[in-house]
Amino acid sequence: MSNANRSPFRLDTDLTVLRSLIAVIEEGSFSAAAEKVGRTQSAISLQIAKLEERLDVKLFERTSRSLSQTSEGEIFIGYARKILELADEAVLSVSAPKEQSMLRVGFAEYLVPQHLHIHLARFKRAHPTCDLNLILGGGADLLCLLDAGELDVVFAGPEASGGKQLWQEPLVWCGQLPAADKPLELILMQEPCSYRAIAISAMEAMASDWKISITANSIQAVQSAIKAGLGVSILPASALLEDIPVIESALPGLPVTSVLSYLSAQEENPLAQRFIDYLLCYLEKTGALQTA
Amino acid sequence: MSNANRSPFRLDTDLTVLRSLIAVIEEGSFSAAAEKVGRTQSAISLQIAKLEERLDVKLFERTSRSLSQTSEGEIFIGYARKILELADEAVLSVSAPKEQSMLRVGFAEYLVPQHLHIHLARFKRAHPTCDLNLILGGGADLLCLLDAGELDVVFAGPEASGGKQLWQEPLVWCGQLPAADKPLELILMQEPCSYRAIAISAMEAMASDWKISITANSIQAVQSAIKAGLGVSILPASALLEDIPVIESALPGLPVTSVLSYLSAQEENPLAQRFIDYLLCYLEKTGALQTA
DNA sequence: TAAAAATACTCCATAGGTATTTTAT
DNA sequence: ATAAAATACCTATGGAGTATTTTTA
Repeated sequence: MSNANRSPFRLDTDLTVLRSLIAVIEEGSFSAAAEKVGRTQSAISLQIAKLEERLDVKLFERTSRSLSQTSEGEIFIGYARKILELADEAVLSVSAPKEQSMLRVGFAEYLVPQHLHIHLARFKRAHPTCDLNLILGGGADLLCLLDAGELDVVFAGPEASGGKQLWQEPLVWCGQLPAADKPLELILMQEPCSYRAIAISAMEAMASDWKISITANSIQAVQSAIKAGLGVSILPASALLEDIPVIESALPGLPVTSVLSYLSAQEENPLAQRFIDYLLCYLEKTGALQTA
Repeated sequence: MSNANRSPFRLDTDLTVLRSLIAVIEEGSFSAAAEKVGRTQSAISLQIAKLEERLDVKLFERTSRSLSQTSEGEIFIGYARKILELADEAVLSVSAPKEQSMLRVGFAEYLVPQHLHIHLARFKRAHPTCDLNLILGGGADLLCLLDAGELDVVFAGPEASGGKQLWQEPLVWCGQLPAADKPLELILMQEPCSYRAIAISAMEAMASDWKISITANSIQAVQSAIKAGLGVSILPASALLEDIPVIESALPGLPVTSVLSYLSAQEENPLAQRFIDYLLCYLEKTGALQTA
């Protein structure tokens, strides 16, 4: 009946409403957000309207064609994100094992830019009894360590069999195309590298001239070379940095690549599966990647 | 139908449920919590049961006579508190004025121990465009500053007329009673102090011998003198510290005192009323004090 | 005119209330 | 014996769906 709550500064909404709100931001429209959270457009519309009424403030400036956040919207959404992060971390925490334990994780280098440190920090916070051991490196090296029993789980591209696919993402051409009469100069990781092979076979299917001008031993080295304008390369979408130009056309199409989790065959570390589930859930939520 | 959520680490509960949870902790029983949040006992019981089912973990160890948190309960409740704080701060933030502004607040000294700094920090965070000016001091001094137009709002005891009561709290005797044949030694704040007058008239109504042995100029000085065992004093309940002994009987009953807000008569600072509303709402939530 | 949000209206799931039973002290 | 939590059962609120209208680029 009365809009006036007894406590003007007390919010009593459902967390699903906050999730819808985030979805609206990330998808850019009510309809798309509805799709994402598994509701109808009218449900989202009502949720947001009710929230705006409760807060007595418009969160979005919207017409039927454009959607943008108001300044209050931006503020509130910041809080909503933090609230949901806490809520999810809370769930993680209460189901955390209490015994002292150790988890040794290997990440293929190009996964690092994905704000991985945030996920790790959160996982660690929710698992105070768990010591984390993080190894970065090339996929092949990491898989060797896994085989040697020195890692519990490895996240990497499709370098070997036995992995469980976590998500897919496109490979893209990026960098600086050469002048018309010059050969295409490739910047690639050193062997063994699955993307290297993909790049080479794509080149071989192409008419024009090309050569490998730089072979680097780390993804950072590749990225710097690209940024320096020294040639073109292929990167998974998530390894693109701000100032790396994407080459939209003029080069052969590339397959979709995927990120997989590889578990140790010998020892069963229950935390490993837990970490996988957690990451999967969280990455899915960011909407940055489509899940398999 | 299925208990298994699609996302194992995603919590989709209503914030009211978290408020009930906190109430259960603070009140120590489901029934009392129900009273506090304005629901029935069975509603609380169901809310908690559902939450426990969702988390797949017991939050309370409970029989019909005793209630205690499990270790998981303690963890989860920590998150619940943080979530609610964020939610309430979010509401505060979106309604915050955007213009640059200044709020000058005076607090009577004995209010300081009440974790006031936390409320101030939060209010400041939610009002980035607002500069806070905080003055501590005796109630009478602060009210002078208010009259002089140098403060926008003062929080103090019933020192003057024109205040709006925010909450009440009991006055209590505390300190060290003297040996049977010695006079009672009073530790009091210097004039003007409303509690000083109350103490003296209480003494006058009593048969036994007494004297004022210490007059201090700050609440900290009074507290130290009490802790040093130098005599007895009266304090509002919220100014009691850990190691100050309360004197339960043997001394005259004391009236209830109250904390009031005093607004500047000259200038209307809209932030002042807002700050009052905010504090009121938040202090109410802690359950530490009963509201007027 | 087309794509998206708002609205109208209906329905049903479920949160909450009442009444009762169970449990532990 | 009593105080509190759990349970059973019922009711009603309000959230979500379907269908439609409105809006604006």
